[in-house]
Amino acid sequence: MAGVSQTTVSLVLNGRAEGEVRISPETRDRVLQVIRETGYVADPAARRLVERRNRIYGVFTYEAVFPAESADFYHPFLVGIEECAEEAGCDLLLFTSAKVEQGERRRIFSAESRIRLADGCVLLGRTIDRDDLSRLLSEGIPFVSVGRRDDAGGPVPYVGADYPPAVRALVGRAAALGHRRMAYVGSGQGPESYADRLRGFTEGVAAAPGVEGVHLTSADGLFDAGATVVFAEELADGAAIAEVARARGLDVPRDLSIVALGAPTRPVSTDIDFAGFRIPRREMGRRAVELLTHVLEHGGAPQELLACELVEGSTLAPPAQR
Amino acid sequence: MAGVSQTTVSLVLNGRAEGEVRISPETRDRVLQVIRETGYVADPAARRLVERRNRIYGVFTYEAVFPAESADFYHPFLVGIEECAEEAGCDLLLFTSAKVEQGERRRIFSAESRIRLADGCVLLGRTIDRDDLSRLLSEGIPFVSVGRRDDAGGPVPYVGADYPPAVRALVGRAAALGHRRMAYVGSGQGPESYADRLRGFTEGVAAAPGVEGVHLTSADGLFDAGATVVFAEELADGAAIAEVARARGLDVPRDLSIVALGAPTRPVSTDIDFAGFRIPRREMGRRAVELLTHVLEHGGAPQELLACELVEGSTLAPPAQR
DNA sequence: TAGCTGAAGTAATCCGTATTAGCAGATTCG
DNA sequence: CGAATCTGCTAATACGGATTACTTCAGCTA
Repeated sequence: MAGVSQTTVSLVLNGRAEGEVRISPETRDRVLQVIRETGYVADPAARRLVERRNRIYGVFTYEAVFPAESADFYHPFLVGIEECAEEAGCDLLLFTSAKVEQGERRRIFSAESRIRLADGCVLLGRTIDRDDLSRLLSEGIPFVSVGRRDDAGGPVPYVGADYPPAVRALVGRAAALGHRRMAYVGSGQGPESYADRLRGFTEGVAAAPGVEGVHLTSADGLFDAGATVVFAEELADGAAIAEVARARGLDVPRDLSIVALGAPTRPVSTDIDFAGFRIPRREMGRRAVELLTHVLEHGGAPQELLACELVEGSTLAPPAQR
Repeated sequence: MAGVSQTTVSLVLNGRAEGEVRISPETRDRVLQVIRETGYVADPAARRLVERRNRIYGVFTYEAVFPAESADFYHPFLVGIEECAEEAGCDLLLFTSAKVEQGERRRIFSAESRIRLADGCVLLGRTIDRDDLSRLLSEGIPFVSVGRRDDAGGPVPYVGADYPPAVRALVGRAAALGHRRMAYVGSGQGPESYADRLRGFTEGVAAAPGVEGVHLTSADGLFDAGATVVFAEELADGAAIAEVARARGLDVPRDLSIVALGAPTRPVSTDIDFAGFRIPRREMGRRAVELLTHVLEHGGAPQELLACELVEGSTLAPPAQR
């Protein structure tokens, strides 16, 4: 349509006409005009084949992104990811095709995996398969995880929430209010985020003179433990504990303080305004895309932790007088 | 590694060795063995290049998809779209790069439009630019609109909600309860969905003997119109009317019945359980993807309307006795 | 006028896969 | 015994775009 060769179109399309290669302004404008009229776009697969960038960032989640159950969890991350992708002029590819058998979760590397269609990939999820991670690393696929991940045959690029200092600070607050016996309820293992919270708790207790800490994997023995404040690994745990406490005639926070280490911004089946912290999810999403761009350009495995802002809430108060 | 040509590997990999093309079992096993050992996977980009299909479906919205303001509106559609794309083995491309100047809305055909990256496209939005639609049609870009659209230089493929029968049925219900003077509040034009609702109202009134209908573009003159039931074009309108009615000392539904023709499933700033109908958004999303697949394979411009389920609610009752 | 230079653009090649036509050797047919 | 058929495999090519080496032509120099 512009009366030029495929080569020329390619050169114009990629702005190479300004540098070493010479294309006259007239020709260039003619080509650009036709491109504009037709909305021509280079085929991403072909481009990809020649090993160049697509301006497509993939987003991988093990579960569906949109359904209501997980929506509240993923949503803030996606807002940030979308914002930043928009600024970077990139499109987002949701790997919805990565399904396997009914009932199974998605896998990054299925036989039909199209992860390589994207320039790079943002990984989202509470836990991410270790094998998947190490394979991503060993195959050199650019990616950034949202959420800290332990090494998987090498350092994993991530942007996570910095739980330990936040939890330590909360333990410190509780100590300052006079609490001397504190409980952590939750597994403290599995996802890195749980381990980080427990670690923060342990460190916080160790740093507070005269404070005793106990780790319970479930709320069962909680009320026999004599704790005046409980740190719940998840907001849901906190809600459950509050429920039981009330059933036993205990007042929160007069008789028992509760600190929720989950995501207080999330609307759960409780309207208690828990003390805790805010996970900067939107910022994490944004930063993940920024880091991905960086990885694509310079390589490496950047790791960043973003601070969690403490939330005052109404469930942390001085312990009742004996 | 297996001592065979690339062709043979391809044939074995795709199971073509059983049919027309012949590969000896020994050779085949040898190749499979090497594939197993190396974890070889065909490059999806190259594969797509040959297939001339990327298995990417685009999702275009005029506003950002994820931000909280629009989330409630788009979310159910996206659930359906994602579900169905997953079943179809396709990835979703969100046109996040279609940004223009700050403050402006996205455009399908910007100078930088990347719509052709996708095999086809699902369009989402209350209103869609007529020029965009007719250009999509004239350029033969496969797409399906979520929401009915008037012709734009040709029939537009869509899956919409079937408002007229739903509104007619609601008018019928009101008539059966004894209402004789009914008002429709809303523009009745602009988006096709508004026009369809007003049309349903008009038809419903015409079909109900002894019933008078009046169309008001705003709620201003409502209380002078003498209507005992009001059909609000949007849920928000309904909420506003209820507010004003209460301020005037009117009881809903004793003194005034209100039917909301919007989306009662949406959590708005009201907790009134309006009478109205449920827009089958999730199903619309699903069906849109199914239709898009159909369009890609067979062409055409399928048009479908899905029924809205009536919602009883608590705002429609017999009119007060004079 | 031969020789050189720079500007503008293009033919040829490659990326990794799927597909098709075809080839060499063995077997069967007439 | 030559021709046809079958068997098992591969060379060549297409897909769409990026890159590189090269061609062509005009203008300039000595």
